[in-house]
Amino acid sequence: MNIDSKPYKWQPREQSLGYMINWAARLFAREMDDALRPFGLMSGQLPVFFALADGKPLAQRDLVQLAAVEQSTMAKTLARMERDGLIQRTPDPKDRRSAFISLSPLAEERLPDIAAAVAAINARSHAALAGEDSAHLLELLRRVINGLTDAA
Amino acid sequence: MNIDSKPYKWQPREQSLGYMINWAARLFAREMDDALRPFGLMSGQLPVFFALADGKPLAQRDLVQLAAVEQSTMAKTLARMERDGLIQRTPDPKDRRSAFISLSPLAEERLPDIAAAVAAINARSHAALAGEDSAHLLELLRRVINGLTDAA
DNA sequence: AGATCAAATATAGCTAGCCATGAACATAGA
DNA sequence: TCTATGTTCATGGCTAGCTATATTTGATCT
Repeated sequence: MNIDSKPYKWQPREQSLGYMINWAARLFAREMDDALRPFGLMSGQLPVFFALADGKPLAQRDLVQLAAVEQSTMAKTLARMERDGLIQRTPDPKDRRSAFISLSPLAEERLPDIAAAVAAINARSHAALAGEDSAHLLELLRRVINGLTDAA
Repeated sequence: MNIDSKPYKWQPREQSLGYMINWAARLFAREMDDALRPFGLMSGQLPVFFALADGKPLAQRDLVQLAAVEQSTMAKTLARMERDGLIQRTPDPKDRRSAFISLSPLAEERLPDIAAAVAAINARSHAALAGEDSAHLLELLRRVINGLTDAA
């Protein structure tokens, strides 16, 4: 037994999954923000672009699902994107609570550059990994995510 | 060549490293916040606990290093922790700009419970992975982080 | 000593998350 | 029909990040 000076030994932070994942996420977000700033958008808006890039309008509720964020988070993200002229809302005639959301012409114009910037960062991060490790990392993350979402 | 309907094909989100890492990080933070709320702290404060748990006071600058966040982020985190009575500052006699930061008695009292809560969540996330996959995941994250920090 | 540069912290202002609550509308049941 | 319940979105208030800038103090160089 060790009853001396250090009462609680935490794992060193490099061995804490939570710490490392948080760190990686912040680095990613920062890279994305840097790369996307010239085009007037930020990392939190990417899932919306992902979802609307094919031209099919979606309701806010669908975007919530796809981005896996809370409804209120998406509401604010969309408000900012609308403020910045990146999306448009057209009322749903069948349900007056809801609206169809689509990319604005401005946003569509910028899509190629945005896609290129995102691809570049993904490439950079994959470069740090050996080829098949990329797939492995994704698989491990998927398992962690499942573990954390299932057991509510 | 494919020149039809869908102008830009993004990767499906489950294959985007940025998306998956961000998602996992949010799930982790949420778990931590839920588990720590009863003890009056939140996930962003954990690195500070990590760093101060052994009783040695540190300067804010050291905590910035250890948590790998920006100075302003740490400043605000510490302000909240001080507001909530979790840390104390004692002025550095050698440098009047700086102060030594240490856990308050209240915080030290809560350390065992906090350590247990954090360990429980780590255990849960590791459970979703086969034994050595845990180490592998950490190693892959380390590589991604290096890749993103090196190439500024 | 005085001026200049560097270091430590604070502050302002923004995005992105979260939770909790409210408002408007839709739907189902009595 | 009307009432109750559920859905969709908005809003307020919080933490955690970031950038950029200011403030104070230390360190250095003439």
